[in-house]
Amino acid sequence: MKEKELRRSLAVLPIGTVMKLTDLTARQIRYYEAQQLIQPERNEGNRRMYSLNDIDRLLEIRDYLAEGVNIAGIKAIYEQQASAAQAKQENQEHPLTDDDVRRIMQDEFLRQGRLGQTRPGIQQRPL
Amino acid sequence: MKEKELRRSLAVLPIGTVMKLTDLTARQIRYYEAQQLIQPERNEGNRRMYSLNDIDRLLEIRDYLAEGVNIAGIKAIYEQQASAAQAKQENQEHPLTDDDVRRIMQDEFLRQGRLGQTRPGIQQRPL
DNA sequence: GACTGATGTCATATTTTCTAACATTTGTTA
DNA sequence: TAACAAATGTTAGAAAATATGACATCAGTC
Repeated sequence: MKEKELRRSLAVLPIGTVMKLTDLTARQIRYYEAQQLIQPERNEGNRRMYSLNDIDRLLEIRDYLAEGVNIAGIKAIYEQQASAAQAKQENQEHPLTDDDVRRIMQDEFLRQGRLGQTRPGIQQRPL
Repeated sequence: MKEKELRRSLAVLPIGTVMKLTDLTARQIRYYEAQQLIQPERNEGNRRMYSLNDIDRLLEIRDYLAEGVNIAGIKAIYEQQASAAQAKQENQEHPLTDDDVRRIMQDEFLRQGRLGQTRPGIQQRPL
């Protein structure tokens, strides 16, 4: 599946194509980028280039918005997914080092200090 | 597999992307089109738009040329493939009518008259 | 009623692509 | 060898697509 993943993440589509495939306006697409929901690449001439994965994500965003989820909410969902995925990967590739543990605990403390509670998306793996 | 075919034939890529994916110049890509080796679509603004199938074909063309096959040869190959595919489809969808038989026989005669022999690609199905 | 989030619209600049013409290169043929 | 054709390069000028930034709108919230 490595090959397919690579293809799906190749930035090959200009914004005009993305508009048609997603039924979003250029304004919307750029706004979602400004809100950090997507990070399209740029070509040598500074034009945004999108991958099939970007298309999927934009369709998702569109659906979330239609459901009434606001952009902050969507962002939170993606951040949660990202941290979960990262945790999974770290877990698979190498067992946690002492440094990892220290860093994770520090992160948790900082988060609690700021928000008053742990968010559901943060993976609380048993150490 | 219908869905995948559709996706692969969607014209979504501008020529700049195609250049990168195929390592061909715009000049070459347009020339092959002029020689009728590919038929990209055009968007509303008259810009050429290519599908993944177009990419595959361009890579094939590149390989044929590298092997020493000239454009006329490549064209012959594709025409042969097209007629074979068409014959197959016609064969599946409806058995040959008398008219089909007459037309096919006439085609064969014409070809022999011009070339002196039947080309290997022409499907000689038993009637 | 003021504010904010999401989007529309417009102006201006830059990049990309188009067509058409002429140039170059290489292999073939009279 | 000169001439020719096939494939590609290069250039010019026009049109289309995209970028950014500003201001406008509109709906929902405090």
